[in-house]
Amino acid sequence: MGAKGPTLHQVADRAGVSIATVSRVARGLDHISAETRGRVLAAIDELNYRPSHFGRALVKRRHGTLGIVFPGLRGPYYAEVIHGFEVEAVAAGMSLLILGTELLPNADTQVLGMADRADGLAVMGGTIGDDLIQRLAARGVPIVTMARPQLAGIPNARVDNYASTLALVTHLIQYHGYDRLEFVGNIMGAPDAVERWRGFVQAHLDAELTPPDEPLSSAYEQASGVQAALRVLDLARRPRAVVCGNDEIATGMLSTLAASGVRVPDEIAVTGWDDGPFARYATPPLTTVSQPARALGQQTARTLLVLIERGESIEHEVVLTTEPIIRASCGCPFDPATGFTMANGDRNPFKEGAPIDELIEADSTANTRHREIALTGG
Amino acid sequence: MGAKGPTLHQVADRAGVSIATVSRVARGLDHISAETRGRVLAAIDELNYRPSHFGRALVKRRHGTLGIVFPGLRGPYYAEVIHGFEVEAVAAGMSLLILGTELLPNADTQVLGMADRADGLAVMGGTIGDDLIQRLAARGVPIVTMARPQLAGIPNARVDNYASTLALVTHLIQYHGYDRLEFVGNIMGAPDAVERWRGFVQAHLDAELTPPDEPLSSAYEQASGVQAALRVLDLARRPRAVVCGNDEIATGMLSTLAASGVRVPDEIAVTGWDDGPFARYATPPLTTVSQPARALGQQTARTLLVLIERGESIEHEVVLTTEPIIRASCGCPFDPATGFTMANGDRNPFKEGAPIDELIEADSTANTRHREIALTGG
DNA sequence: CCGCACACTGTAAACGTTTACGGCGAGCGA
DNA sequence: TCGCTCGCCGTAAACGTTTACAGTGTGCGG
Repeated sequence: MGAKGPTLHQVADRAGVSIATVSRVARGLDHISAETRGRVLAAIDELNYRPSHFGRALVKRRHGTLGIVFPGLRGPYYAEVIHGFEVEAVAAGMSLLILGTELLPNADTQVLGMADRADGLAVMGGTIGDDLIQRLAARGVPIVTMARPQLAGIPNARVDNYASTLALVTHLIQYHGYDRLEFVGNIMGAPDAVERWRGFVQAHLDAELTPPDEPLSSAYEQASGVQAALRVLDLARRPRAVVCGNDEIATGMLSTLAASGVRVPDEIAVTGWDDGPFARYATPPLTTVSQPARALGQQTARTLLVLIERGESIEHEVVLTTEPIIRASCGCPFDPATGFTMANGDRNPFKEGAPIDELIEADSTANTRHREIALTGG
Repeated sequence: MGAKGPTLHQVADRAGVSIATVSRVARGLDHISAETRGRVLAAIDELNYRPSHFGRALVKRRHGTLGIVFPGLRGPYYAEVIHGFEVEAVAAGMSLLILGTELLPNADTQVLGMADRADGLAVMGGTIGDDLIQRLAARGVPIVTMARPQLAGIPNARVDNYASTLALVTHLIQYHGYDRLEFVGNIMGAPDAVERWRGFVQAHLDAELTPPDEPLSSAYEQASGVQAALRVLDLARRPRAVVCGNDEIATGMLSTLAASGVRVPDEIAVTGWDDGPFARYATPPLTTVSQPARALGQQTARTLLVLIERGESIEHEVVLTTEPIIRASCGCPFDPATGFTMANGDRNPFKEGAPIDELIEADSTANTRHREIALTGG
């Protein structure tokens, strides 16, 4: 037990050759006589030799590892992003080092530590400060950011939060005629969220409505959603629709409203963001915005991979498209059996008022549907 | 960019000392004169020196890394387990190497590869074959299994699937009087699921009912839940209750039944497993079983850590308790506002028929509530 | 028969640490 | 003054690879 595995030397001794030869055979190089190769292979097999990652990494100066930094590990969104990232990483023969900074005060140290055990880093949204990111980049650590605005000189992958929120809220205002809405979510430290808020505000301006002064602040979990629902119910003037920063908030909102006897969407409409796994199965089925979380992870990994490959820093930016998924919680008629909004007539709900069925369901090929908006190689 | 950072040698040159001294200063060891230390520290700072993980790892023969292998990365359950694992890992100063074998055919190779870049491995349920696990253990790789039955000589952490399923189904049969039930889930390759099925069957036998011959096979996702629901509705004799293998299946089931005009729980009762984040907010709120997923991850990490520490193999087994969470989908009256099942009288629903409120809600301290059943240190 | 190309293999120097060991002063007791 | 201890620091040998370079032997053309 705990055997420290045989080394090149032991194999070499047993096969009666030098370590260089064993190394070559182990890596499957040419210019080895069939006979020698046989002997070495046999020795490798008998001793159960496996090349040491330590030795290899030291001389190649490569960890063979990609690092990814998240604010937290929970929630379907992060899971999906990580999954996409992981797929690309293993496809490239890299391992995945993961770090959730959660509420740890020493997050910066953790990230620093990760930086010198990975060949490159991907960092999510509002995880660590811009200064740290810049410092790492300056130190020569390949680093790419995701789910946040671009940082000068640092490759970035993100999702378009503004346009589809604008479209969604316009749908609520123009098509459904709702005139008083609330936005619930926490703007601070969540770059994605401020863009959503911006879209929310703009939709009001477009319709010559005055938006609320500020969002109803809330963390992005169900429990916070129920808190928010309680506050909404306490409002002097109840909103006609509540635009939630993500699906979890919307879910908490939905169930709390229902429990309070408020009919959704008849009295208050509710929307989410993410189109997570449960959105479709909520009651009523949740109108939300689908974002290509997995593709985001994949794009980030790919960018990081080429960044590492080149050694030099590159200018690279990817923006993936998102789209409103119209179900029932906004007030549209929706048939859960088919997954289609049931309405006839015009195809553009944002202008003329009729829901469009192309927008309805994110299918399994959703990732490929999200077009890459901008991509400037360095 | 891409600078290969300064080494001990460069710092030593600059400070006019030997590399040994720099190494000692860098690690904060004693027996260094204040003056020398100052010079070295200055040099370190000026050159922006950071010790190379490569060199360190090579001589210490330690990666400083824990590996964790999963069948997949998605779903709240896995996310929670990983999170627990990660918390313990970073607390011990270890990084987390993660691998989702998904559907990859070369999973074994991947795991092998991970084995020699981590100081120890944790592998989840039905991810890789028993033989591979044994082989790794024999090779001296610290390895612990989780969410599966114990393997001889290999530390294991799991959750009690049998008892609480038995309790839950007994509740359905004895308290609610349901006499015809179905179980939906996939037994194959999911060690946890077979235990749940076993509890399901036993509850029937205890009540002198004949259980169905086999589970309604289904993957553990919402989409599979809707498929299963469709099959349930097609059954010649509809069940009075459907026990689902996890919350996702139950969710798909719930929404599909509702969409088909079947009233839950009045016509068909539904239960889940996991008590995931959405269970409480489903319509109707889902009766399910709470398992301490995060604690499972933590326990596994801790076990792995001591296994690595000792070097020798240890005998260790942890079984965490689970508990039925009675909400409304089983037919109990439930007040979503308070989170309490509304019923009076007896405190044990499984024997006498009255729901018990202690069982009702898993709160944020849930993890600590789950007692460690067995723990035999080696 | 000589020399050269070529296929194969060995030698040794990296890669960047940690650490056992030894050297060198200074201080101090005898 | 001698010698011992002790604090400080340097030397050098690991750790397990990869790889430039040098060697060996064989075949073959001239």
